[in-house]
Amino acid sequence: MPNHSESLDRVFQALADGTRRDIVARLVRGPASVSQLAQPLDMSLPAVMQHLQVLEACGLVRSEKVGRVRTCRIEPQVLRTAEEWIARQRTSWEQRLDRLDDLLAQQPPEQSSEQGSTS
Amino acid sequence: MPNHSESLDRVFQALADGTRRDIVARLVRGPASVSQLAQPLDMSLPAVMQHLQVLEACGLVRSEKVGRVRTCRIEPQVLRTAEEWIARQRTSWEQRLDRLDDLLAQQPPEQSSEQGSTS
DNA sequence: TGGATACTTAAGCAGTCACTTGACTGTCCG
DNA sequence: CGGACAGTCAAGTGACTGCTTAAGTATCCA
Repeated sequence: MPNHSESLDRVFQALADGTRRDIVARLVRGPASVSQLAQPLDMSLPAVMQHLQVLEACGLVRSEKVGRVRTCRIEPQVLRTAEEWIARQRTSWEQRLDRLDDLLAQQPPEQSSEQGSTS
Repeated sequence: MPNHSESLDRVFQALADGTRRDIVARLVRGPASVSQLAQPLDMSLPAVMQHLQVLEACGLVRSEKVGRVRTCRIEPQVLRTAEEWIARQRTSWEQRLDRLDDLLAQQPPEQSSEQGSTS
């Protein structure tokens, strides 16, 4: 059970900021330079750079410098790993509900005594 | 573009911690008391309580106290909103790729001049 | 060459986070 | 009653965040 994953920590942490989600949402529709990314954002350039560093550190964004322009693009696999962790939890919960429904359908006369330990 | 959503901030922030992901993963397979949740975790009870407060504050977990026992359970809708934000970005990216493929297939002889502004 | 352009680095700062310990409040049960 | 149990409150601490300003460094172009 690798819930203590440095990598998931970093991805969710990166997504936990509206500015960084803005940047991701922008890059999803095509690559952009640092100043193109900064333009709609209400903060200094260095601040934007720091957000980009967070996004690059977790692998959500890759960038490449040509001449004096750094061009950034998203790296959707990492987005997917985060999505998959959530999906795994959700489906796990749905499966549990299904099993519970089955049990209740089969054994009508019984006092509700749930509580964990489905291990 | 509601990327600046307090609520998404809080959910992703909550998921950005391995201990809290452990708790979610545990609750996904059934409700549990605070001390049941704390038992496998290598930290003080108050620390676990604080993690639970974060999870409750963002709506990922709901809890109810009966007698001296507080029972916690997950609230999967919130999990879903986070999943959906990511999915939206990913599918948006995939659609862009498809459009790009179509263009390249139709116009073979052309210099690559991408760069944003698909607005 | 020399001035814009496009980042980059560094330092600093207020605020938040993830814990801790210690003291306390209720509840259950013998 | 009285002690164990389950949880809670409060204060403190060291590390990390998200920003800022000021001062660079590299291109590019007229």
